[in-house]
Amino acid sequence: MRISEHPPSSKNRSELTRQALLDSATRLFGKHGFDATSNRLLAEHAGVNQALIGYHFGSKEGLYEAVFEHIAERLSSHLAPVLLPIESELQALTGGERDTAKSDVKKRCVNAISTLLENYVCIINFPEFEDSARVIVREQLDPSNAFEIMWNKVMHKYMTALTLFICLSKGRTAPDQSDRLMSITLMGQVLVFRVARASINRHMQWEEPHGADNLEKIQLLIRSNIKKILD
Amino acid sequence: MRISEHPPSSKNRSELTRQALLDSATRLFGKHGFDATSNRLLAEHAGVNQALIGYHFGSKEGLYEAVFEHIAERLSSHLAPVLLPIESELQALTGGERDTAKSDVKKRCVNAISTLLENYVCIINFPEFEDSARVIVREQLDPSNAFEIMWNKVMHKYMTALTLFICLSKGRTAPDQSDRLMSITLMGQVLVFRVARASINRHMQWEEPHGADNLEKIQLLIRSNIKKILD
DNA sequence: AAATATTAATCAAACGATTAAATTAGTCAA
DNA sequence: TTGACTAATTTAATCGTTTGATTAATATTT
Repeated sequence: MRISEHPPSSKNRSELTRQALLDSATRLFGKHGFDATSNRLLAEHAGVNQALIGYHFGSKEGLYEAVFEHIAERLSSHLAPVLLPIESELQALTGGERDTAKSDVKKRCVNAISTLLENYVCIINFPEFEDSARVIVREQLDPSNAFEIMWNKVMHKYMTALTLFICLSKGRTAPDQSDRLMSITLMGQVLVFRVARASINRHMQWEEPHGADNLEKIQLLIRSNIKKILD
Repeated sequence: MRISEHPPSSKNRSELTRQALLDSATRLFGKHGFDATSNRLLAEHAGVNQALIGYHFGSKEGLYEAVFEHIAERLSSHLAPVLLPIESELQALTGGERDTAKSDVKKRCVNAISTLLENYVCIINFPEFEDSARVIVREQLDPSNAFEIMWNKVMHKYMTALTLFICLSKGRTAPDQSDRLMSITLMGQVLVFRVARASINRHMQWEEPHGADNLEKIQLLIRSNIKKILD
């Protein structure tokens, strides 16, 4: 009986190393920050030689930026199936339909916003995105080139959609500053669960990591708050 | 004519050095993080010799913890005049008065919560607290002993008061998990303006730092959201 | 004179980066 | 299938810097 897996080709070997380094870097950069993470620790954690950071990514900073490309792709592909119906809904509300009742528009907008933010709750709280979210937060505290990557590839589209729905829910068609401000306060209600986790675990008397029940409670509260704020 | 200022006594000289180091440390630790800030840069920024970090604070970590003691004191003394009437209001609502109308209780609670959060908006946005807020956020991403200081001296009292008002506004007297969760989402609406500033400046098309008009708009929106959520 | 505070110089350790040598994979003629 | 050649990848060792910490000498204050 033959082992079904191919023996690692050169391309596979290289890709495996890159992936191991990207994963370790996301974890360690997220947990401790760029400067607190040494190349040696990074390599040890990935199970590879530390010179391979230079070989595959040019430098430590190269690896850092590659982490953001990597995260941006993962987030995009996670958000794609969510954004697809959202954006067709957006087009239906802005262009296609003319005789939609006002109250119906508002209801559909609030629904869309809830969908967006509940998905954001997942990204913020799922263990698989935990490190990614931390890396992004750190980058925002002291932005470099890497922030551009994240903003252009993921955030911009998300924030724009959210803001547009808020605008539409108020019966207008062109978003203004108050809509954008509102979108930020809505995002904040979710983001806080990643950023202030140390305080939250104290305040809620949770032990990390909190489970699915807590996640559901958070989603319910967010949905309820959105409804109250926008209705 | 004599110079009116005292010549620096030894105590003054020592205290001046400590203050200069604490200020620089707050700024640089907040901006770039603990590990990205070297003792040499710290000392240069403070205009003192780098060996004085060891002399006055024992070590770099000693300075870091001293920064948190320092920040905790500054925040406490800034919050004291805010919390004083708030806590007497709290006592009035929980203990003293018996014949207060329900609608009146709710109104007073919402008012108290607005006061607390508007003050939080100031702390988050005032330039004089900017670095402090950043240091605290960084610490929450990877908590050490320093977080204990901040939680015990400032955050705990603030969060407890906020949660209790939320609970009272619902006509109950003992806060439960849903009240605590609500307090977190309220905090999040404000906190986001410090944490996600890079994204916000993009989204709002602001140039940093944003002025007093923006601050007022934020406060108005927060107050409006609180009212809608809690009514 | 004694205590306190500051300075310049130096320590070993850890840092990111780079090197030359070794190993592995892919290609192709025989 | 084999063996030889090339390219890609990995390894161990070392480079010059920078790090936090410490020292002994100096300056200041009491």
